[in-house]
Amino acid sequence: MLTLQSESHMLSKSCQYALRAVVYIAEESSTTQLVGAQQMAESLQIPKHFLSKILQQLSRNKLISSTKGPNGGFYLSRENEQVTIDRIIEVIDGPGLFTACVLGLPSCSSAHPCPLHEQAVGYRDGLYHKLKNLTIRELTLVTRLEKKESSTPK
Amino acid sequence: MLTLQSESHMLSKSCQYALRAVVYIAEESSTTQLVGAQQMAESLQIPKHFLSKILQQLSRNKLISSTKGPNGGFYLSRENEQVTIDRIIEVIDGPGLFTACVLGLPSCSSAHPCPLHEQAVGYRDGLYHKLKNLTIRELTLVTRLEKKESSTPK
DNA sequence: CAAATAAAAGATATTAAGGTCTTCTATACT
DNA sequence: AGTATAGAAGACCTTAATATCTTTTATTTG
Ligand code: FES
Ligand code: FES
Repeated sequence: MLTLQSESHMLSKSCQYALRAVVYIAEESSTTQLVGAQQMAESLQIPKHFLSKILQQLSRNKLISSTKGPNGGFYLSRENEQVTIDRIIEVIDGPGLFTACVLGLPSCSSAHPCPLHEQAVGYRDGLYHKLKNLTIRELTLVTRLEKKESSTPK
Repeated sequence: MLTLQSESHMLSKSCQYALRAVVYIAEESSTTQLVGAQQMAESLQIPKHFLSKILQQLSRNKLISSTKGPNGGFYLSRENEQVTIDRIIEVIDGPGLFTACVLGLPSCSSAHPCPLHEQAVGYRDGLYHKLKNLTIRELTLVTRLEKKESSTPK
């Protein structure tokens, strides 16, 4: 039998894990208390070794920071906190998600638009613009705000 | 070595092919002149047998029509022309693209939003509503209009 | 310096997406 | 009816994404 039901998502699983991990680091770590891959994997329900590789990728690209040895782990430096979300997507899923044609045509421009160009581009560019101006730090602030709002006292 | 650069696109390749094929059928076929999978594969630069499977999937789901035998091929019935784009995406890539959380969390709702929910949902839903109200016929009309506009006489 | 710890690195395995090939079946035309 | 045509169906293969496991390296602490 043939499946052909790809259950495609906008971001790869690696990228989803990366974003969730970065948010976790931002929330749970500080300069004094680092957060380990082990703990992170358990809390976020992500395969440990797979997560490790993703974290290494982010670390190599200076989007997060890490130290080895006992009490080692991952954390965000001042610079890391200013990293924007689009950078994380770019490093893990590659560029192209926000520039490639949705129909996979070799180029995407309003000069040579595919039938879906007009419909898609607004969505794509809008989100891209937001993510390009959204830092890791800001993202966690938003989250905390939302949590506060949702815990409405009766 | 490890790649970890997934080049993720919003739609699967199968789905991109499906959409391009449907547009092609809408433009090139009529009730008198059907369009064959062979010809379509060559024109659109899509692997023939792979395209066939996709067309069969669409045909089984009544999104396009076909007849076998000599001078057979694919075409759009009156009903097919009223099929909306979101249906094609749904049949090939499954539901979920427009309902699932971008970070892959088990549910997506404003009651339990992920950190990116607010950013993502507006655009996602916006595109979804457009595609839900965009028929195959309308899509080709838009394309023809764009072509006319771009061929500006000097 | 020795032991313990935790990330880095990379080899290997599994699964799903993407792609190819062969056989079968319906239709048209002579 | 017989043959050619073109889609339908399904087996099979390849590649890339995802996941696991093992070894190495850096760092802390006693
Ligand atoms: S050309 Fe297809 S989305 Fe721009
Ligand atoms: S909860 Fe993540 S996008 Fe809605």
